[in-house]
Amino acid sequence: MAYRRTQQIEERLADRRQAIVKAVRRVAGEVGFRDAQIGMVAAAAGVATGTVYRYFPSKAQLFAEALAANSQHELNVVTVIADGEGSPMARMEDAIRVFAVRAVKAHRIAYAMIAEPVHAEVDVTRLEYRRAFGGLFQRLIDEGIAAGELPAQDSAATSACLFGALIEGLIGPLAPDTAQSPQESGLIDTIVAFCLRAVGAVPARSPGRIARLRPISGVSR
Amino acid sequence: MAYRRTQQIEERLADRRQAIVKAVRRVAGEVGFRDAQIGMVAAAAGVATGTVYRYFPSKAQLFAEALAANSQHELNVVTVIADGEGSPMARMEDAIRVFAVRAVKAHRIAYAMIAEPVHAEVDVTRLEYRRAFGGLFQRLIDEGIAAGELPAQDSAATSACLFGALIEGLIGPLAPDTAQSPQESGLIDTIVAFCLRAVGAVPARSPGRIARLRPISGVSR
DNA sequence: TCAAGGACTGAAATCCAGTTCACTTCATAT
DNA sequence: ATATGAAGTGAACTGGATTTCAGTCCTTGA
Repeated sequence: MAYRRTQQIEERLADRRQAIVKAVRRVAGEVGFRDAQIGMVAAAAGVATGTVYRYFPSKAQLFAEALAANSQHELNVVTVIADGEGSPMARMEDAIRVFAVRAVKAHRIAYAMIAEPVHAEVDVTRLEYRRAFGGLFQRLIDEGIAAGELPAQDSAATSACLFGALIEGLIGPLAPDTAQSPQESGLIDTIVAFCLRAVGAVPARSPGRIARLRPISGVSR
Repeated sequence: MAYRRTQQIEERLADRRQAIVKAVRRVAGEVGFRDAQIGMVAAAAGVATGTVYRYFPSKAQLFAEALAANSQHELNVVTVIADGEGSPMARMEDAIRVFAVRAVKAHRIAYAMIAEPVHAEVDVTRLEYRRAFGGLFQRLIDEGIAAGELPAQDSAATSACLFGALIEGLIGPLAPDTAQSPQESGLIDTIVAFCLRAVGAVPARSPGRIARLRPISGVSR
């Protein structure tokens, strides 16, 4: 025997795998999932087409993993806010605002991850995360109802609508392209206000509060 | 000369063209755009595969036309309501309710038309109609503001959110599958209430009113 | 009845992106 | 140095879908 999987090799393999996943993110952020071919991804990762298949069994699984990695990260960020301190509605406002700011900043990639047409297999993964985000908002709504901050309502249906409103307002095709200065445009304040009104919250706080929050530790990229 | 395009032929051609477009609607309503192949559409229309190409230059253009026909019809239905009589908010409630009822009734086809993955070329047409629906709601919001029924707001952003909420709540993957008895489920009332609260309307009317409206003349299928 | 010209057909050509694999390169242990 | 076996490569293969087209069928006017 003369070949051994040394520590060094092990690390290189892990790095390369990671690089390929990140390349998907990069390519999808540029041309979208629709036009992201394996060859492009491979080129972006600095490897040959065939190499991709030494790490992933199929395009669908690679893309699903890339989507999961990205969505999980975003979910973590928002979950930290949603599980934080303060009244349910204050947390919901913050959660929506954080989600919105991040989505607008990475408009194209957010669209690819959340809304762009993909293969059915990838859609399964996307659906998992959509459910997770929906569940997160649903919990906040339920807490708000329990706390007397919100009127009784079908929180499952409401949270679905809420998520849809966020998506369409922020990154859907009807959304204004405000990538350059999302904060100043007022779009986010408008959407936050829309969401809070929609669930029946009494408008109580001035907009822009989240901008003064300290950075979220442990989840930034 | 011995061949002439008689009236009879002219009509048969028009009928067949129409039949092909309708076949797309039928097939897409069953298996979705993703699995709707030209062969299937041809079979559904009762013609051979090649015949489809005597009427349409490409699959994309055929599908785009089918999508346009369907969307235009729905747009007409909702426009009649939106341009009808009554206060802006009363009309908005009716418009939303009609849109919702129809979307839930034809869940699968609605998904295909509004959200399902398609070729980029078809997406262009889809976007046009999405803008049209957005514009329709935007107008109602503007009228509501002018009439003092709604607080001032960015109606472009709000209408986008409104549309997104409708889509996600009614036909998105998070939406409950209530195809069997949409009325009884209360889903539609929930969504209507969500939308009206979201734009800042004061809840004033009892739910279910639209059910007592007389049929919309001239736009039913 | 028949010639003419367009409409229809469906098998075959074409296209296209994902996937494979024979070959090359590289890292390791002797 | 060199043998070994895995990692990397990219041109070729594949399969499934769209699109084409040579041949057939229809409708019409003489």
